[in-house]
Amino acid sequence: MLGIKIPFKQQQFEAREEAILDAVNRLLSEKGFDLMTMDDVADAVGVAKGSLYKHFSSKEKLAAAVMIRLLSQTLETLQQMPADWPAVRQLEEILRWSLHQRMRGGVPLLPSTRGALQRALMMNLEYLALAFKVNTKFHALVERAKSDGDVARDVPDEVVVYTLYARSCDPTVDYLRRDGKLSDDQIVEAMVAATFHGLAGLKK
Amino acid sequence: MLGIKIPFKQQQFEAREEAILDAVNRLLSEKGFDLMTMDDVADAVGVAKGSLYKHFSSKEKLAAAVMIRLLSQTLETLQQMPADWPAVRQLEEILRWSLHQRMRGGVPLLPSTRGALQRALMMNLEYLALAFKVNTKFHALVERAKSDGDVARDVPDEVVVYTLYARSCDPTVDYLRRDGKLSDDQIVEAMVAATFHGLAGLKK
DNA sequence: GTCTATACACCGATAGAC
DNA sequence: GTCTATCGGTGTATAGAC
Repeated sequence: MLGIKIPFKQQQFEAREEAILDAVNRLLSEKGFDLMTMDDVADAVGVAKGSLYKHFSSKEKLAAAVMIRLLSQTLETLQQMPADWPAVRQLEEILRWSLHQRMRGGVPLLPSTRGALQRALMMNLEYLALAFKVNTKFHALVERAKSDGDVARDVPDEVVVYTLYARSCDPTVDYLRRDGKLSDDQIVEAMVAATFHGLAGLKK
Repeated sequence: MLGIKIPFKQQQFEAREEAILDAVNRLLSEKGFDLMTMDDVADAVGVAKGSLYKHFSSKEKLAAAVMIRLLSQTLETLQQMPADWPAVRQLEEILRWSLHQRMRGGVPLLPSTRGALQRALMMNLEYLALAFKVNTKFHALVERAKSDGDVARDVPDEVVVYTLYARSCDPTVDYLRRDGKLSDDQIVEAMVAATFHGLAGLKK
């Protein structure tokens, strides 16, 4: 504590950046990129709109920073997974984790494969590098799960990985929540079960 | 043919409305509601922007008309399903149908449960009535499929129905298409299989 | 009804005082 | 760096001539 000197101004600066990212994260999960305005962000954080641009030079950069933070957390969660767990268990657990994140307003809504944001992300090297790492880790797990016999061999790897990505922003969650018949935990378990064992269930 | 008299002007009018709806359908499936502009629509149809408002009084009305047409087609497809097929077969077939529609650019991207469009749809009686009919039909099929033992009893009915809705606008389709490793038909079959039998497959 | 032209609001980004 | 004020551009919707 005493040996390291961090300027107070810098601490304040970084704390404000975190606050901005938190606000953007929540807004992105509620309204999505297109409907979120810089005025929304400024109001949520409690700073002037102009001040935002001293931290992030564009709306796309701001969203990219949030996506990078989310990918970092995902990678960290993947790496902290107990290595002795079966691969399919690890896949289930990462889906469970991302769905819980979603429930807490922590998963930005992706505007499909089109739009200005996706183009900006594809030109962001930090984002691409992280996405590649996460993707590699996922594919390795799928490979192992298949050789364990826990994931069907006739389902292409890409289908498995993309499906897991897609479940974390599946509108089914919103519909079920609006219904109000199931608790958040029940929704998560239903989604995990449906993803891995299908609507037909295990009985066949 | 001879007994009924339909004014030429009216035919022309209705033909143009169909052309407008086709264009909007395609644009909605490509860009989604928020990113689609009335200029896009006008350009695609080949009429002036102002003329659009003689047919549909707002952008929301325009999108609602497309959604209603899609729901009508869905209901029709449901009703034309061979009654002697097992319920689960009918559910699979309707998912297959809607995914093929999606491939042809026929499924608008819904902006989740929020946004101006959803609010407008919830105040559109024609839309609500159709949605209710489709929903009722779906729930009846799920009930039958469960008593046949083809859908797991411990999966709540709402989860089944919402999941089927969500699959028709699942971003997984976009990702797989961008990859280019699977044909459109293979993507549809992979999605159907994953939805009903899960990533783990049938072997357990 | 279809066109051109425009009103009105909103948004991303910037300028300039402090 | 933070604020207020504003620019430039775009989008929905409308007005008015034909």
